[in-house]
Amino acid sequence: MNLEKSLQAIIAKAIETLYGQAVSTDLIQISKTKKEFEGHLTLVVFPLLKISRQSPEQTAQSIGEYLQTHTSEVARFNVIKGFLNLVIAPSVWLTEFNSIHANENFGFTTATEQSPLVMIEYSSPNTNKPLHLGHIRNNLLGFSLSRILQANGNKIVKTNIVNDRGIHICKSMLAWQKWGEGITPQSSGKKGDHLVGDFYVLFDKHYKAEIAELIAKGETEDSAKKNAPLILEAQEMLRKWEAGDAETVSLWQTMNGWVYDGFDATYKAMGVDFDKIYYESDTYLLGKEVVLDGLQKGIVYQREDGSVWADLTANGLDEKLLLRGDGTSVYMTQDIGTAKLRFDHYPIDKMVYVVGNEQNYHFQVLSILLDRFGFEFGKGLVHFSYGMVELPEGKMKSREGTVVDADDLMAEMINTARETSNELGKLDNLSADEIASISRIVGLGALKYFILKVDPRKNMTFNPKESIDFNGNTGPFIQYTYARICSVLRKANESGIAIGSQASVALGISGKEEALIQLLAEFEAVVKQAGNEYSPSVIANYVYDLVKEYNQFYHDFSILKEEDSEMRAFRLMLSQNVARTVKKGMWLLGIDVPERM
RNA sequence: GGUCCGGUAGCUCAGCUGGAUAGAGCAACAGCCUUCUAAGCUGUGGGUCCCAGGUUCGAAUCCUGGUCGGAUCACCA
Repeated sequence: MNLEKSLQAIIAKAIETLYGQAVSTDLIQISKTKKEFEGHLTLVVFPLLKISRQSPEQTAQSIGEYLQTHTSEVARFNVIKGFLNLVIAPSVWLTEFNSIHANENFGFTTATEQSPLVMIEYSSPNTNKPLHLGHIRNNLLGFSLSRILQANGNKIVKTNIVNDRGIHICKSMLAWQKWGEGITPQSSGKKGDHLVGDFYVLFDKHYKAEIAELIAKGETEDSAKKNAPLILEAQEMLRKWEAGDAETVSLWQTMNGWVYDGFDATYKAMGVDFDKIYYESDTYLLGKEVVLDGLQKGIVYQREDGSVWADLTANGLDEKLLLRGDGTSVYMTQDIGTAKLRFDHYPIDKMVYVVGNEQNYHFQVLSILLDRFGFEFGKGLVHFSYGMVELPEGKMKSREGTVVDADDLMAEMINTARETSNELGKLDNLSADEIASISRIVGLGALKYFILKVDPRKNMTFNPKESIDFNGNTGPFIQYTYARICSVLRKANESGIAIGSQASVALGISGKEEALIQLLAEFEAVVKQAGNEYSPSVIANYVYDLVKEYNQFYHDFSILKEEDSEMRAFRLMLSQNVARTVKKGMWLLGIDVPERM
């Protein structure tokens, strides 16, 4: 906040005058005054005692008196222990407010030609299963992060790397050939990704049965897993795919097509999108070239069996396999290839990977390897690492059928939103289209906010019951406040009541209004902080604070019935700016706000 | 075992570049709808900030050690 900075300079000057000694600004600690005390900003004087050579109270008193008499910004002050609470003059708040009001874009920085280009990778699904709750956290974080970085003046490319090849895809394909030939999404009425996921599960079921059979015949578990006929067939299918066998490739294309249609529907429902999608089938061979090149240059080494390794012991890590004995790629190799391809396509200044914290080690290694292979961006890559989503009963386990499906969950949230709205009579007199739109906005808002308000680094518990609660610190509470402001502004408009365009300094405003302006002014700093820390939760918690403060204000005053027309215009103007900031904050989270609900 | 991350109210979470009496929401209880949307507002109760040391005028916050929980250390992705 600008006010804090200028106050810092003013105080520095005051101290120099009072004690004849210059101070560095980091000794001048200014924070927001706690609610139970009078004042807006508080100076902590303890660090200044060495200079003042007085008691904390005396020091605070002297500085306070100086500020009150020599500056126009400070109207009053009070001293409690070593804390100097400053009451900022109303005129300062009104000036601040007018400048925020005049700048529609307040808090956001628009990218220019020279702005850094940030590529952000998120989602990154496998094409053998539908998206689940874990993907939801990933997608929401990635999308919100892209908007936060955009608002901080970066050029953004959102990207997705689809893991469309490998043994897991072959399992689904094989199961379909064996037990589902002829079944399509159209014929079964199932979403493509769910249909393919079902065949993956079916494969697993039969595979497990074969293993059990082999163990019963006396084989060890390890050998049974390796020698079950189904897994051998799947491996054979992978070999055929890699060899370019026409029939296999064709089936692969068909089934992946089904899955992409399904994913597209899910992404669209979730409200996320991508600028560029990469497929591992296009990049997995590229990494091999980079690694072989590195082998010639002596960056990596080859073992007797032909496998290629990187020695990372100098970095305090282990040795890492990059190419198998048969020359094929592993996960790490693919990521190297994908990185190369991306940097060939775009002049990327910074690469951000939104990937779960179970892959912290992988990205630590990737950063070192990219750097060694001569890619400048390697050192600076950001692994945006987030925690797992757990259920109240514990982790999601596909074996136990506790995986929460993304499509189901979103549908359920929207349904509950509709039912709850209906019970409250919110949907009376609305068209079917409006009902559908509001239910969708509120249901998804609840889900998104519930997930985004939590610090990304932490594991979180997803309680379906609580997420559907629309009271308290929730998305719908914020949306509700927004809708109510819209309603007030609508009514003002209908009855020809003027909304202010410039707050007059002659107004006698109260602490409630000052508190709101102070919060509005913080938005700029909050957006910056969210960008620095890569954290949507900073935005979420800020918007909640703002809305909570506004609700108290809303209940204290009957805005439309205010008789003083100037005050009424000012309060409407303030409401308008709160709505604008809420909307911007929610936009950064990727959450829509309804104009009525 | 090595490395990384976490432990704050009954529950879900803020606060963590050191600052005042540690905050919200949920749940419980008590009030507020002839007044702009009660999905709201007001109040009450609820704490060994995992433990122990250290640094400091001052520690939930920083450091060290311990403890509990999670992740990871694959010729899986």
